[in-house]
Amino acid sequence: MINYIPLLKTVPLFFDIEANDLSELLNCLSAKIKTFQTQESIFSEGDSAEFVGIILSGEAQIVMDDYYGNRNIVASLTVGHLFGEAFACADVSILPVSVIATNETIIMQINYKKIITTCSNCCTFHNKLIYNMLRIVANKNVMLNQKIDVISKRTTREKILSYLAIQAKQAGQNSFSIPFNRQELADYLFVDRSALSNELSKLSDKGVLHFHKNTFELL
Amino acid sequence: MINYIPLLKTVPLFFDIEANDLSELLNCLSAKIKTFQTQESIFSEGDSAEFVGIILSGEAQIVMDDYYGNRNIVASLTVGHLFGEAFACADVSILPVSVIATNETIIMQINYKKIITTCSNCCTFHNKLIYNMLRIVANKNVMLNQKIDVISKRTTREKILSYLAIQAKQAGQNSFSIPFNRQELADYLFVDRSALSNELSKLSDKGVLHFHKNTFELL
DNA sequence: ATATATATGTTGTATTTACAACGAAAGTGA
DNA sequence: TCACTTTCGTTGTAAATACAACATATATAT
Repeated sequence: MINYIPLLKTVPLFFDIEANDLSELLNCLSAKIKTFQTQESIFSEGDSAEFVGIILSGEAQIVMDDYYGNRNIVASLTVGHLFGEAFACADVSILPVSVIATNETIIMQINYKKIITTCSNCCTFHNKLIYNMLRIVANKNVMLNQKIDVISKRTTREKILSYLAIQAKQAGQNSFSIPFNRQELADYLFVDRSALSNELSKLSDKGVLHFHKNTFELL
Repeated sequence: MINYIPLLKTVPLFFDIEANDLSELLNCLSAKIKTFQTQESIFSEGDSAEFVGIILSGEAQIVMDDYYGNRNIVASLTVGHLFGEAFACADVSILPVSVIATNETIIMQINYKKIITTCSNCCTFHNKLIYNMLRIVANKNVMLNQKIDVISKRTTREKILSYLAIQAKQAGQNSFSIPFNRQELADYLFVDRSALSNELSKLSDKGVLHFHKNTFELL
């Protein structure tokens, strides 16, 4: 656990909490560390929504499958990312999504009730944790709105350009990499992969953008 | 202000706070009451994201306009609803959306900093407010995920059925009303209104559902 | 009651997409 | 190196959509 303190200090959930206090706090929260192999379920749809997780190493994806078996990538998770917090904080008892490890992945698992229930030892931290959690959930909220803004576009072309424009803005330059391969980008945009490739080719032909693998340049 | 205490007691932001304390708390928060006419902007895109609002009477919509002028209805707001909280709680300084009154509407406006900054008078309430806010933001988060789940469907038919299935589940029965007219439903689902009407007619012909105005019945 | 405005349903067409099938390219492991 | 797998681009076709234009129905005001 101690080994992860430097990483955990960078996690937004523990923002403004000193490294010295963090170790004690983790004990107080009964934080557990678990390891998962590639494709293994960290959380499964239908599980009780009482835990939040933090990626300590590896990668994972939050996915939602519909009736027809189409897998919808809700988000990609990398080191330091928090997941499950929205459902734990909301009036939701059962998880409607799964979290799947895409590599060998180590996570820290915390029971949400431990976060919001003050205790005799370290209750001074709890309010700070709740406040941090609020910022985190609100930021995810904003990101979800942003995603809705992207996928609300009617055509594949508009979705692509809308998504890439946001990525370029976040990168601060016209050349940038995205965290998806073609299939994952297609899933994120809710379009067909081949149609996506097709449209990317057309955009490249028209000189609107250049791309190579997952690196793009808007012109 | 006093007149609205009974209503405010039912607002989730003030959950678990006694009516007696509420009046004092509102003073402490420097809550302001404002009135807007139909189509008037309560918040405008580009405004500073420092306020949260509560609908005291009337109706409003959170809308987002894209480059092409397409207006996207992010949400409909009725009495008791809170708005602006996600942006106020997140690391967002400027509002990316507008809030428009769809009727004569009275709102209560609170500076978010007043909520999270403890004061000498009523700081015992602040932690409770933050905790309530967390639940609210997390619930909105879940709703946004739900909306993404609906609009991620590839065809208008699937979007309609997905949306109506959720509404039926929330209503607890197969017959229910929705808070949208055709155009608003089309905007929510990000499809063409006439295509929506067309598809609804087909579904009705096939005996999948019945509808009259904004009342639907799944068969 | 009548005129007017608003909301909703219908139809045809051009555009766009999903889907399937295939081939090329790049990566992986023996 | 070679076989094998995964990823990506391309093409054709059937299906679905957006859009426009119009018809019908409902609501509202005078």
